[in-house]
Amino acid sequence: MLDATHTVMALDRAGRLPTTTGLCTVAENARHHEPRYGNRPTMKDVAARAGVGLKTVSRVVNGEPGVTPDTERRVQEAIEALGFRRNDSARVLRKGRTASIGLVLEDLADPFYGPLSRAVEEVAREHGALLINGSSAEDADREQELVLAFCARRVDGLIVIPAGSDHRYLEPEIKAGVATVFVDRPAGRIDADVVLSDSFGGARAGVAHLIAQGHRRIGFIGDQPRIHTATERLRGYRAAMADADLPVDESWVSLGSTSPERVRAAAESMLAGPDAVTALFSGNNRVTVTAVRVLAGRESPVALVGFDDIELADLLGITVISQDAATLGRTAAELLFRRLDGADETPARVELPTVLIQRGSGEIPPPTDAQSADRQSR
Amino acid sequence: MLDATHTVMALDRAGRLPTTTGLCTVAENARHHEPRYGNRPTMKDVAARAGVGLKTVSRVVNGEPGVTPDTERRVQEAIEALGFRRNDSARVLRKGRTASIGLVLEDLADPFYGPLSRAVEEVAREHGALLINGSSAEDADREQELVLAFCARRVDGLIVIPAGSDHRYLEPEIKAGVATVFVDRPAGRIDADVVLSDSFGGARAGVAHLIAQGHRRIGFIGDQPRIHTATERLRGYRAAMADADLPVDESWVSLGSTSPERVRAAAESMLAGPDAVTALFSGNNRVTVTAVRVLAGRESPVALVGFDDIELADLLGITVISQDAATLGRTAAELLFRRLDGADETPARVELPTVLIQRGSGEIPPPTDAQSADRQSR
DNA sequence: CATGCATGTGACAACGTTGTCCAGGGCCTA
DNA sequence: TAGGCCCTGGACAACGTTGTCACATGCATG
Repeated sequence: MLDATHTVMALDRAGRLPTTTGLCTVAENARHHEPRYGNRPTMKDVAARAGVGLKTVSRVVNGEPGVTPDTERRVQEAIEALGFRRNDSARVLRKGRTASIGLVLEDLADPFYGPLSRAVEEVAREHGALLINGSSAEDADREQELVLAFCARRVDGLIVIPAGSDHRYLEPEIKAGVATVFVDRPAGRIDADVVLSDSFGGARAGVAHLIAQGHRRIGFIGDQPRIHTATERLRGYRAAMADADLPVDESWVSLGSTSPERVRAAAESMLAGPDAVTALFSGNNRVTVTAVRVLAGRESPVALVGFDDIELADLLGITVISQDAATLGRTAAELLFRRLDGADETPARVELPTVLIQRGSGEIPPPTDAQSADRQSR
Repeated sequence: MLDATHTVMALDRAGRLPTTTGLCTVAENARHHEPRYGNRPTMKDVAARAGVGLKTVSRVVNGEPGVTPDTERRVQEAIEALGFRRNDSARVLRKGRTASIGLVLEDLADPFYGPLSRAVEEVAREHGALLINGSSAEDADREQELVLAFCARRVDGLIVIPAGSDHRYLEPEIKAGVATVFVDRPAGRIDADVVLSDSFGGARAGVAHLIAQGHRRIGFIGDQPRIHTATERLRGYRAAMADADLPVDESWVSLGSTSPERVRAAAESMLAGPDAVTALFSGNNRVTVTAVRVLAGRESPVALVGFDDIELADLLGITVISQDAATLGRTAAELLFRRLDGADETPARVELPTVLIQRGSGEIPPPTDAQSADRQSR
């Protein structure tokens, strides 16, 4: 049973910009000296119970030397009895390090980011740090809000998958010592560490693969043009086409939202008419999923290569350019902790290779007259 | 360029149990009064620069009333000029609330948990709280370590997908006021809020569906028996079989690791011999993925119903019992914040329904002699 | 003109921890 | 026995913020 007189303390919107005005809950706490943390015991309480000094408790809790076994035992017993747990908030305030890092990504529900976040967490764990997550939902304002909230918590470091294109707001933070690494996309208008996949090279290789199968009319469906990876992959597409001296009809290229509706419309438009494309290159995992659904409903086979691997893509025979989200995350986190450990070189740019995985959909040749006839005869 | 005199401060393993001894980095910080947070300005600095009192700065930063527009402007300018950002560590210490919650789950890289975590984050955001994530890797010790680390940070609340089966270690924390909600599996040996999917009912319905197609020999492959959902789903399987007066041969039931090797071996063993099962029920998304791969390699079709939906399952025609991870997370988070807002009822148990989604694999009938003959003639 | 009151502002203590410094006691050596 | 050392333990300040309270104003009221 809980205490019915419990004072409800509304959580305030923490971590807002210092410029925030208004919206302050009045009389958040009417009583003088409201017991905090539900009246948790402090080191002082432990010290009193054990009959020792405050600092001695601190020494025991932190395993510092200079405490006799007997004293330590008494302190331990008091800790047990009171259910004491060190308040890391106070510790952080005193020590100046929070042993936590912040990760801002687009959407944790996207299967690309789960493994990335997990990899970051794993490295953080190795360094004794906790991970605070935030999803920007591809919204620059929300990204900034999250980043600054993390900074207000005084995270030791930040890993950011940028949604916005201007990160100058981070300059004072970086100057103040917050290590920052960008992942998947470079920072905008500031010079900072970044870990990327080779979007350009991957897309170029994927499209070249389609060309090698004999395709000459290839469609490209990608994410919104303000996203760095989207334009890089498009650049790779154009490079591959140029390498093979193939013209690009602008109706074959479509950048925009990755919503199923938009992608479906784009794909169907490219696949219609006499000049229809015979192959598709999809710019990320979201696009690929919809593209596969569209192609599954068609009579004649259409080749497809997708950027990003997808679960069960092997069973569906989807050829992909695979990038390793976990490696991306691990690399970024390791770079971050190197910075935190004092490596202060000039900003690094790490680019990870991609791999073409052939599973069938990318090896479908363009239809020939003979094949068309064959199909029609069935 | 590396600054050779830079003091490297090793991050210590924060949030360890207070019983931790030894392993203390000596002389972590040799200098007296090492500047902290990279010498960030404080409210005191802002006050000095603006020529006002400390408290006035606090008032401006927090949008409290009682500041003349002129004073506010001077303070704002000083804040801008110094790049001041409120230190929420200190704020937390003073206010006693951290506006953050901790989420301990099994593995963020699992596509089941990504959406769950995102849903929790979204609710937290609505309440102005940040989310700290931790993956237990299905290890009870690691779960406890994470939970206690979160408690040391004084998170306001905890959402836990338990790996362990004894959560009495949480009793002092809960008593001290940390709101706690368990998700996906109930807590062990303590009475606490819990949000579950109807594993029993879902599995029962899925197996009943297979029985309705005419199957009489049905295999069940599930997760490790110490996991609550695994045994609940097995119970549902047995109930459905019993409902139809069908015997269960114990060789048709296999609980254990969800590693592809183990699942593959289990499936192949059930599918071999004269008494082979004609249908499989897979106990979670990991099992289903491997089961689909096994079945894809077989000549004769075998029916399959899986617990949990999977991306692209529609294209592969996989019939599933779907549970909504996001709803699970959202429900748990909302319950948590109701508790934080003072709702102090007895522990709640919420059970969310599951949905059978027919896509083909679950509607495959058992082979008849005629069908077998037909297949062999091809 | 004295009083009351509202309003803006700042001094101060406290939150719980850790770093520094000093004191007392035991033991060894000269 | 005096002097030095090491070992253990505790007093105290500081980290940066916020809640409380008191002090000045200025204005309206008696």
